[in-house]
Amino acid sequence: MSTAVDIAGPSSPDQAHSSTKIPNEPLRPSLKRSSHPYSLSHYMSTPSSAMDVTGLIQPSPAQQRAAQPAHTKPRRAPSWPDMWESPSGLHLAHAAELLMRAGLLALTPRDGEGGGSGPEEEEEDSLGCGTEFQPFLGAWFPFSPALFPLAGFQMGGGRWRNAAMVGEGMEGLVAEGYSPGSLGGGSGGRRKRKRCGECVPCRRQRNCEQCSSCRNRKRGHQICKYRKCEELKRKPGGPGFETRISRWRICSSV
DNA sequence: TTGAACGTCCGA
DNA sequence: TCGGACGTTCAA
Repeated sequence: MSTAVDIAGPSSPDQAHSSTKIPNEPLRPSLKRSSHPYSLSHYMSTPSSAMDVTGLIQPSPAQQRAAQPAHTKPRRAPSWPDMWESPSGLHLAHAAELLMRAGLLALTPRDGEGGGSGPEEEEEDSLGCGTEFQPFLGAWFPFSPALFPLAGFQMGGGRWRNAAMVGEGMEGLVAEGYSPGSLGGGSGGRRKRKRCGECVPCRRQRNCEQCSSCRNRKRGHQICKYRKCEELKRKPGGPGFETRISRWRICSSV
């Protein structure tokens, strides 16, 4: 039995296909996938509505055994079954939303406990430049950190932050693939955004070879539809883009 | 230089 | 509104 799950399109057409030109490796080393005990078919056959949030928080004994061998120290979160194989990743987004609603993911204001990467992060004002969340899940958190971009969270200053709140700031803009330089109005030229590398499509390692983008790669110049970064799918700039830039400038000038 | 892929235009 | 085509940018 193989623990490696092939990240493919909904019909998994590439079980026997793989691009010889397009690198199959994730964009970042941190994206290397950890082994997990579940297969793609497991998640494909598991409706979202059946996903019990409490089960996510407190895996069943069988899940714990599968994810945490007895001889290993419970150093970090058990490897929660990798639901990234879901074509849409809605399991994770749904679960995260449920957690938010249940209060298991709480938005907590900064209390100056430190941990920030720099003095500017200690600053906080009415613009909400420094709000962050912390999970109330005890010693470990059952989600892969890669979940958070799906659920609207973004990494900033070594912490995951809620995009709805810090999306007003630089973190959100950078998370969308914009470089600080391109935001500063310096070059002013068209800049290509980069894949986030953490969303479900980005984590796919193979092209489906069946979508229009794959079929028309030579002429279409497009990445496989199932590998298209969720961030890049969003409209460049998006709603409130200018406001976010101006707010970031205010924050960064404090 | 080449290939991958984002941004944009335009037709259906 | 969506998808295809192409120009362009970027990295190897």
